[in-house]
Amino acid sequence: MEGKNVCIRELADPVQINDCRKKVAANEKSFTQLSAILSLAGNDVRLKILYLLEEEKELCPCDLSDILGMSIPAISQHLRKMKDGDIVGSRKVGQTILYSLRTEHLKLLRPFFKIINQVNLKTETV
Amino acid sequence: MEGKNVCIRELADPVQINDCRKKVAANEKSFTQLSAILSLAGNDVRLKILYLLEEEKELCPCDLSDILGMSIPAISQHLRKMKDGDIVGSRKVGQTILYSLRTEHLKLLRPFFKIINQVNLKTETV
DNA sequence: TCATTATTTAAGCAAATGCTTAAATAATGA
DNA sequence: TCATTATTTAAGCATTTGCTTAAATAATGA
Repeated sequence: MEGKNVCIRELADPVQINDCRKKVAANEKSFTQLSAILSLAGNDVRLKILYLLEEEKELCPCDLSDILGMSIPAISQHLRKMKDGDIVGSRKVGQTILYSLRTEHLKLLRPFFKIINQVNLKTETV
Repeated sequence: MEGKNVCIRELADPVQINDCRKKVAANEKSFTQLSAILSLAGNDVRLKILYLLEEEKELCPCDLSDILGMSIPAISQHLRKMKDGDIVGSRKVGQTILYSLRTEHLKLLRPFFKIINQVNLKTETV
């Protein structure tokens, strides 16, 4: 951004622009946090994992690997990302580690699962 | 995936696993489509753009560049991605191109804006 | 027609992503 | 104690992402 390539039109409403700047500034943290969660859900594999955890309550990396036909390390790395992002949690039972959805962000995530099931319903009826 | 590194535990419930596989298979397309949209929203800059379009109804790349303090090409490339993903549309007025949210996916996106504004409210009251 | 303005496109590049394979941890049970 | 099982971690690598700068399009108005 070298100040070049900048529009200088008079159509621009400086009040509106300034208003928008303030809105963005006031919500900076929300944008960062929300976009982080959305980018976690914005991956095919992770969205499937989240969906399966919602359906089954708890699953281990091993099960997920079986279900999704992916290597255990690949699954494990996805789970770690989501754990770091606080959208999944885990408990240990023997040598098995059971992952589950954390409740904090369920309000955000649940509509996604609903959408998935709705579309499913649609294709089933056809 | 070389079949190696696979858990062979007896704890696994083969019925459950198979059930899960079916659920995933039945919704394959939904996962792909939904995760694509979420990954678009799962970026700080794009989430801000979406939020601003919701608030202001229409904005041009130039305005967005001003508001977000980013180069015009950077903004333009984000807008193109979202246009390709069908979550924004555009109309031309003279040499200005006005971008806006497409209605199709608003049901999915609106809760995000709500969350942003809620958090904003909270911090304002403090 | 030509300079100006708004936008897009393209090439280049550093950083992030998502897998792979191999090795490291940790719990279990013989 | 030692082999087995479940999981994580780490290194390597190809691909994708998101910016930059420079050049290409396209509309406007003198």
